Amino acid sequence: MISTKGRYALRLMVDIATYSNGNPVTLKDSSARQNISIKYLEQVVSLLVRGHLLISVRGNNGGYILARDVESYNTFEILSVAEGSLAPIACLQTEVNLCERVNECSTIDFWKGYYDVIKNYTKNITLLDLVESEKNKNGNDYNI
Amino acid sequence: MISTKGRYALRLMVDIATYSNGNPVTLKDSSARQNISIKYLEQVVSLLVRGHLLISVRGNNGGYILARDVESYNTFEILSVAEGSLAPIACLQTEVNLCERVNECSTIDFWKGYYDVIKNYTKNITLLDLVESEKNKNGNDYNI
DNA sequence: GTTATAATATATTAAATTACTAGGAAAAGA
DNA sequence: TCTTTTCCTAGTAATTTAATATATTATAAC
Repeated sequence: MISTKGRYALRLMVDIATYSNGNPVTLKDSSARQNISIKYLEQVVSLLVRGHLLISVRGNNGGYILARDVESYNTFEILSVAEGSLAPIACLQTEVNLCERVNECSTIDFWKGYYDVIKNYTKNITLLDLVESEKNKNGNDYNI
Repeated sequence: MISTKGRYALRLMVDIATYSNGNPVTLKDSSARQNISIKYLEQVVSLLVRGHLLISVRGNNGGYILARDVESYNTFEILSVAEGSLAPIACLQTEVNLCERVNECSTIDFWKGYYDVIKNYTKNITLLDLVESEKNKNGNDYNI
């Protein structure tokens, strides 16, 4: 199961991408729109800043802006940064498999394939795709 | 992340399918082969029995046997029974989405697709596939 | 320069989950 | 009856989750 960190991170990225227009978006605004407490969002957003997905602007009129173009983000990197990893089992979290049972493990290939379909799916869906989806749900009234 | 319940359940099913030959397989034997404590395996196996994936035989010479043919099990049902659900978010655990935000949720379609690729992958891999993989790793010496 | 705003950092916490272990009861064949 | 094996319930230490609380730092606007 994906935790609130991953789910909120995704919604926050969509929110910032949707309501930014180049200006910093405050957590106060995102918090109100997304119905998530500011204090908890602060923790989620700090993961995204440390992961270089967002840039923070301190002080008055500050907030957060995307570090890159909307279409360059895929959902794999956003969820990986927020969750730590999307790997289904611990053995697959590192590039090299450090498990000592790896050579006798009959299920490791199954789990690799499992991770592969998740990677393939999430890497092919961009933040832009989610923003489009958000706009459709809102009936574009966010933009008027 | 898949918990030990799911991982152990998969290994136990493979173990029983591999070493049964129609006779009940004891947890004592599976425990020794898989390096998992009997006491913990008891809890995992009870999920599989209640989920009708295994049949238990009590008393002396007892143990566990598959409830159906090896090739009829897919990894989706085994993991779902052991883990409770493979859904990435709570909203997708029930057939009907009970979330009150579902109509304004911009990420629900993303998560549905996420669950779909997992379902599609796991439903197409059978217990027989894993048993074959187990046999290959062992070099068939289990069978001599 | 003061003030308001907003990010940053650290600490705390209640509740739930995870991964076990422990002890005994019930069934059934030898 | 004895041994083996499943079945059931309870307990527990450690970790994680999903927050809240408090204080500090940076900066734009007045």
